[in-house]
Amino acid sequence: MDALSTCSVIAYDPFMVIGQPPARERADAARNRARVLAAAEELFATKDARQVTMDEIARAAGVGRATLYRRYPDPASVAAALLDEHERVLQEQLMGGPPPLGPGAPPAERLAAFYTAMTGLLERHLHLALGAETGDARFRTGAYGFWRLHVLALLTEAAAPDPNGLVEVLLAPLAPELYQEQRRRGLSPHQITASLTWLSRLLNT
Amino acid sequence: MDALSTCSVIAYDPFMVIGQPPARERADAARNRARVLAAAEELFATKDARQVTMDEIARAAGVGRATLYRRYPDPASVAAALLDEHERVLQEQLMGGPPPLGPGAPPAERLAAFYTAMTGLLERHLHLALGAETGDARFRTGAYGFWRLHVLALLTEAAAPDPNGLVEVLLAPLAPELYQEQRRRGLSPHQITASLTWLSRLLNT
DNA sequence: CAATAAGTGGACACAGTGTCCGCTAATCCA
DNA sequence: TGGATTAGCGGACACTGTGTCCACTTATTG
Repeated sequence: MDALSTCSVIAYDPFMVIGQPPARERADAARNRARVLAAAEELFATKDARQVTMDEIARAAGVGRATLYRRYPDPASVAAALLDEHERVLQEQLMGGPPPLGPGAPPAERLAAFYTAMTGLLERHLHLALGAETGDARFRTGAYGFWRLHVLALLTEAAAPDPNGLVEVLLAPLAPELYQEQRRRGLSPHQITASLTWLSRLLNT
Repeated sequence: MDALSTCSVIAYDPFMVIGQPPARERADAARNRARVLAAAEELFATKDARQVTMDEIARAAGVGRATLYRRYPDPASVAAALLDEHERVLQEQLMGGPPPLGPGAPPAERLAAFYTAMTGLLERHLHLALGAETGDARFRTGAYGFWRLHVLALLTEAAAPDPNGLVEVLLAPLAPELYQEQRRRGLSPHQITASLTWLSRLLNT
């Protein structure tokens, strides 16, 4: 069994707090949650995600400020909740999907497949990624911990020297700001995945 | 002659604005500039650089807010001005210093030397780097443009496929937040440079 | 030693934050 | 079904930081 199976993915959700049986969410609470997420999705897509404020989200959702704060401590958490759904799909494919994304292919190929999948995710949901995983908040995300364990396992399997030193280096080019910058400079998604695939050769030694 | 020699390094300094002959800085202005820089250096080193405010810098320097805004639009610019001095030294070595940092060594070795020099810079001035080059502000720095041209030249010389696609990727692991994260996880500066040196092998194809 | 304008800094209007607390209404149970 | 309970709501508040304006100060120049 994979080491990843022991990694719990952290999402900002009041009902995932350990030891707190849901007890069931009230109907109006659920409705407001949906409103908030829908309004936020719209906002993040429309304007620069890093400038979206709590105030704005609350207003757009037609909800009081305190109601919003009840669930999410800041705009990044809202974006993270929205991203989480998409990331979870990839996480499952990495653990149990068909190779080369899932287990069964050589490490270099799996890394390249992972890179390709991640750039796909970034291309589709860049606004959310910029809102959620910018700067050093990125390292504190549950998702980052997952990617990290995955790549760490690949490095170890490939018998790379000092996997712990290399993990962060190999994950660095997946920073949302970097992807944005590359796109801004006119690189196509395909060009970016090609570069990352080339980088994956490192594991072939 | 190196392509780098055509790259102007942008620092936030009112007297570097194109077409504005200095005319000479007034004595009190110079004194306040020094006060601001000294106070800021202290502040950035003391607390989390990303939380230093203009208000705080002005107060610490014993200077009015408007005086501070006259020269620097935000705290990042102050940090950039402080960093600039140190970065300039490295820039000169890259252009005209002895190999492998300067011209004359094979690209892979020059890249490794560059990585080592940069991590040295980060280790010594991480607080300033975090204050100046965090998130996507990093890409807008004059210094980044310089590093980018340097690495681009090395990639081209090494006949790498699609240098434009690879530059940002190779510069990604030098993001200050990343260095901070690696150090936080217990990696030594030496471990980090070793990993980056290993990465430089890519140019050896 | 005046004239000049570069330089200064207090004050202001504004935007966003995070929390408190009285009220509303969904849920539960008799 | 209808009253009690309490989760959930949201307006209001105090606070911090921003960026700009403008009347005052003072270094410089002839």
